[in-house]
Amino acid sequence: MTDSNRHKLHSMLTEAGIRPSMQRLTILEYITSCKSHPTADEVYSHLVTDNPMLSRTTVFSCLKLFVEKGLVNDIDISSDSTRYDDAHRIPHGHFMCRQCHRIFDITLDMSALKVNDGFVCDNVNVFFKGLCPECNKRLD
Amino acid sequence: MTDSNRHKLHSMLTEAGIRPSMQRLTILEYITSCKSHPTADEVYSHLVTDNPMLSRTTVFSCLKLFVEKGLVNDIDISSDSTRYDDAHRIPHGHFMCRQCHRIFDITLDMSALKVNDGFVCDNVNVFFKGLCPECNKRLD
DNA sequence: TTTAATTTTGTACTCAATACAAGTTAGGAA
DNA sequence: TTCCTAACTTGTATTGAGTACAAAATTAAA
Repeated sequence: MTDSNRHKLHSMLTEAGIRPSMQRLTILEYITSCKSHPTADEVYSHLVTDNPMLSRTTVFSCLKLFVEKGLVNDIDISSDSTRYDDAHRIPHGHFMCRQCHRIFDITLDMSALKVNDGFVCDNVNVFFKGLCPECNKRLD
Repeated sequence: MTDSNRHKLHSMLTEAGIRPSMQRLTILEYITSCKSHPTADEVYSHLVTDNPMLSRTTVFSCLKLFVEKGLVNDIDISSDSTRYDDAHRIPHGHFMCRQCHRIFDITLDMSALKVNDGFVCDNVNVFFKGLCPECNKRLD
C-alpha cells in the first residue's frame, strides 16, 4: 500500500466517523481495490495469509460497520453469503450468473428508480439473474 | 378454498410441470393469497396449525421448487431469511423498512431495466431500503 | 503515567437451509 | 384390481454464515 493510498483510506474512515485501526485500513483497502464482490469469509481468507492474527469476527464486524456508515454496499443477490462492494463507485446494478455464480457490474441509470411518496429511501439495489456471456456460449 | 380456486392452483402447478399434491396446493394457495412476503418458516408456522402433519422440510423444498419453475419469486432483500412472493403479479420493486422490517411493494417500470449484450437475464429484482411512511413519521 | 473507552480476538452459539434415508403416496402396466 | 416403480413427504442430523459474549489488547485522553 502506498503512503498516499493509506492516507486516502484513513480519510475515508475518519470522514465516515470511524476510528481508523490497522485492521479497518487493511479490510477497507482490500474491498476498495477488489472487483470480485467478495464475501466476508473470502475477505478473511485472503487477508489472513498476510495478517495471521486477524480474526474472522473482526472482518464480519468491520464490514458491518462499513455498511452502516455507507462506505461499503452489501449485495444480497442470493440467499447464500452476503457480498461486499465499494460504495464510492458510480451506482450500478449487479448480475449473478446461475452457472458460474460470478457477480458482474451492470451499468444502469439508477436515478430513474424512485419510491412512492412518504417513503424515505437511503439505498437501492438492482439484481439480475441468468447466464453470463461465457456460460451461455458454453451451454449452447 | 373454493373449487374454482383449487382448479386454478391445480392448473398453475401442472402448467409449470409440477405434479400437484395436497401440500403443494396448500403452500401455493397461501403464497398467492398472502400479501405479507412471508419467510419459509412463516409459511410453515401458518399452515401447520391446520395441517399438523406438514413438515418444515416440505415447505422449504416446495418453495424452492416453485422458484425454480417460476411460480414464485424469492426476495433476498436482506441477509436474513428469504421471503416469497407470487410471481403472477405485475412486476414491481420492494421496499424494506429498516425500523419495522416490513416489505412493501413499489410500483415501477421494470421493463426499462436491461442488461448488457451477451447476458441472458431471466429475473430482475429492485430493492429499496429506508424508512416506511409510518416509521418515518414516528421517528421525526 | 494512569484511567477509561474502544477495538480485537477466540470460543461458543444461533438458526435458516440442506442432506439424507426411511416411510408414504400416486400413476401406469398387466 | 394388484403390483411395481417413481415421485413425494417426513423427521432427524448436519452445515455454515453470521452473532453474542467476555477476555485481552490497543488507543485516546487526562
